[in-house]
Formats: sequence, C-alpha cells, structure tokens
Amino acid sequence: MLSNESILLVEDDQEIARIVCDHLRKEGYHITWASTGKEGWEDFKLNTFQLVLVDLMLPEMDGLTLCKKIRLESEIPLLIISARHEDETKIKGLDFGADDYLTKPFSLEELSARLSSHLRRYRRYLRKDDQNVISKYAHGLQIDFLKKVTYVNGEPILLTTKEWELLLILAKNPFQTFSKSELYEHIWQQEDMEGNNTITVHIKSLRTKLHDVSRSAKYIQTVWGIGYRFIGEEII
Amino acid sequence: MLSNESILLVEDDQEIARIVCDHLRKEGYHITWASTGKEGWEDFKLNTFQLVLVDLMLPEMDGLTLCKKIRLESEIPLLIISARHEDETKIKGLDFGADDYLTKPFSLEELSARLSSHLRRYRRYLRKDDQNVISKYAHGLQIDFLKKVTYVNGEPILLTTKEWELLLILAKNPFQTFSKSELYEHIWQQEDMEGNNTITVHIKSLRTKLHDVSRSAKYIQTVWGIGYRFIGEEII
DNA sequence: ATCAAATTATAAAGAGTTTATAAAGAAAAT
DNA sequence: ATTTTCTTTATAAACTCTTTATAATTTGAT
Repeated sequence: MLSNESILLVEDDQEIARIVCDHLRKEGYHITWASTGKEGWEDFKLNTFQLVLVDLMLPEMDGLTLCKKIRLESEIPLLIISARHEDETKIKGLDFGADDYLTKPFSLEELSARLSSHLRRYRRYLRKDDQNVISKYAHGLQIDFLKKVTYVNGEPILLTTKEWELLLILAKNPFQTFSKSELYEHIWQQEDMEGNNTITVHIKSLRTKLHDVSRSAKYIQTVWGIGYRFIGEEII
Repeated sequence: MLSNESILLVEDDQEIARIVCDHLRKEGYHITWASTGKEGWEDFKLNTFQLVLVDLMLPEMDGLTLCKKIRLESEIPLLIISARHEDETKIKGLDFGADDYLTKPFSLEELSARLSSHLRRYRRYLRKDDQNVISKYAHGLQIDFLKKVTYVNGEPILLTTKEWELLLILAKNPFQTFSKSELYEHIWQQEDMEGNNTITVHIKSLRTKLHDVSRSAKYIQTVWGIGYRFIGEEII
C-alpha cells in the first residue's frame, strides 16, 4: 500500500513508539514521533499530518490538553492510546475531540484497521473541501477546474461546452502556445480541415465572456501565425 | 448507555440482522431494519438516522448504489458489511462514500467499537454544523434541510415532493452539474426513458416558486446540453 | 514607409438540437 | 368528490455550433 500519508505519533514510551513506527512505516505511512505533549504540539504546528495518535499519559503536556488544542485548529482524525481500560468511559464522557480510543495492549492489526478507517473518512472530508480550490488569476478571473465554473470578478460565467474545453486546455497549460489545428484536433477529436474558422469564432466568444479584448488580451493572447496561448499567472 | 441514536441496518440475511439488532438494542441504540436496498433507501428518506450499516450483497439495489445515493444527500456515517474479504481492496479503491468496512464474520464487540467511534465523530460534526441548519444563499434564498422548508426573502415557500427532492440533490451538491437522467434516476429510482420531459417541467415549477428565471438563473442554472446545477454560494 | 498577402477578428445568419412553457390529461392525496 | 400533484403532449423559444462574408490587423517584401 502506497499512501504517503503522514501520521504524528505522540508517545513517551520509547519501546511502544518504536514498534508502532516500524509497523506503520511498513504499511507505507510516513511517521513523525514526538515523545512529549509539548513536542507533539510543536510538530503539529510545524507540519501537515493526516492523523494524530496520542498517548494519554505524557510528560509536559498531557494527551487531553494536546487533543483539545489540536481540535481547536483542525478536523484531523485524533486517536487516543491509553494504558488503562477504565479511562475509556471517563474519556468518552468528557468531550475533548478525539475520534477513537485504543487500549493497551492493542494489536497492530487493530491499529491499522482503525487508522485506515479514519484516514478514509478524512480523505473524503478533505476532498469535499477541496472542491473550493479555485485557480485565481490577475484581473479578476477565477477558474474552478473541478466544478467547471468560471468566475469573472466574482460572478459565475456560463460557458458552453466548446468554450469550456478551449479554456481548459489553454489555462491548464499557461504560456504554452497551441495552434488552431492542435486545439481543433484535441477538442473535436478529428482532423482539422482547411479554412476552418470554428476555433477563431469560439475564441472570440470565449474572450467576450471573459471580458477579454484581442488587441490587449489579459488572458487569451494571439500568437500571430502560430496560435493562441493563455497568459494568466496564478495568484494566491 | 442511553444514547437514543438511530441506526439503519440494511441486511438481507434475517439471522444476522436479528443478532445485530438484538445486540445494538441492548446497547441502547434504536435500530431500523431494512432487508433490501430499495427498502433501505425508503427508510433513509423517511426517517432521520445517525448511522447506516449496509450489507454489500442486497436484492433490488446493491449496497454500493445505496451508499452513493445516501452520500449525495448526507454526511452520515456509512459502514459497509461484506461477506468476502476480497471485496475490501476493491471497495477501498473505488470511492462510493463509505466510512468503514467490516468483514463477516465480525465480533459484536468490534461492531460496537466501530459504531461508537463513528457516532462520536458524527456528533461532533453535527454540533459544529448545527449552526448552519439553515443554509443561506445570495438573493434571499434560505433552505432548512432539516425541517425541509424553503424561504424566499423570508417567506416560506411550499414545495411539492418532487420539487423538494430536486432542490435537495442540487443544493446539497452546489456547482455540480447533474444530467436530467441522473436526476431522474436518483429521484424516481428507475431508468430514464427517452424523451422524458418530466424533469424539465419540475425544474420549471421549482424555478417559478424560487422566483428564478431560466434566462438569468440565480439558483438553478441550465448547463446547455448537459443538465442543471445549483449555483448558490452559501453566505454566512 | 508602403503595399500586398496572409492571418485573424468580427458580425451575422442558418441549421439543428435542446430546453422552456403552457395546457390538458392521469394519478394521487385529502 | 374535490383538490393537488405529477406526467404527457404539443408547440414555442432559446441556444450552440458552424458557416459565410467581410473587416481589421500583422507581416514582410519592396
């Protein structure tokens, strides 16, 4: 399994930490080990993880406090490890934001199962939020490639299929010049015939909708004798 | 443990269903049992649950389809039960929105642990989202997904069943374009026939009630040749 | 610089398709 | 039985895409 997902393990017992790390690394995860709550918090702030495993009993900052702090800033899956089974009910009663609870001793299979379950849910959660990742360009153009929505100055613009396909190939390859034949063959999936004005017309209507002017193109530039290119620089 | 949380169990094997129901009822959950996928979907639409347990192999509508349909309308925890261990990898690869996976035979303790873990996370999620029970959009539209009430400029709008279901799937997945066939198959639960104008007509009446105009849609936009999409941006 | 040739831009129209609308008929609910 | 909702039907309107014709622009040779 190749996952490349990063897990933060906060555990003061070096022996347990070693076993867990070894096992999870074999499963393809990238593990960071912190041995105190404070260290765990610093690691959490410094890096991006997809899951946190926290032992309850920790020096410097206890596990519950760490959980609460993390939960204030993130919806990341939080799994508690505890030595005593009796803690479980107490912990479930209080709400400090953990998603799951493992009692020592636990099997590595059990651990793996819980991890993958929570990671799967979190991936979906992230992906859903991801849909709001929009490429923003200068002069008010925004393109949401996932949802296929284009905005000009915040207003969604309705593009036809061909217009969208044109914008897609151009904007996905900024600064790269495409000949009209290339564009035609890519979108229409057939040989470009002589004297075909179709691309030009679609470029025209696309420009109009983007409030772009051929003479001084902000987005779709004409490269004379060669083709067109998208010149948008992404801004964050 | 007194939880009063409602779980929907979709399982065709009566023996397994009885054992699971008995066990979970002892744990304080309120269980609804559906023996087919279709029945499960109807129960889901009719009541409010906090978790759904779905067997993969089901008559009338298979578990994956049921998961996908539920996931279009809700973020409720979805747990898959499967007889064959081999399904697991396939299922994890495909994305149909399930949160967890149990292979038969599973221990009741295992089941309880997974359930309480996902329910805990979902409670947190609900609490967080609770403030947004009513989604507000630009131009005066408000949708109360829980109470199933729609407001336009503060005035409650009376929608018919079909109109509500249309609005639900569209507004729950903003900016996602659905073809008329997709909409028809999701809501009517049957193959879309050729030359069916039903969706168009319902869209028309829905738009009328939302004071939306097809030419310049504020909410339900026509994506020509493809379908419809809800373009409401949520405002806080 | 000037002009002709080549290339692109623009406007407008037509064909073909898709969607909108209104109204009537069927089905369902009250 | 009456009202409401849903579906079907027929027709109107709207839209996309392409074609055509013409204007504007660029290039480069003179």
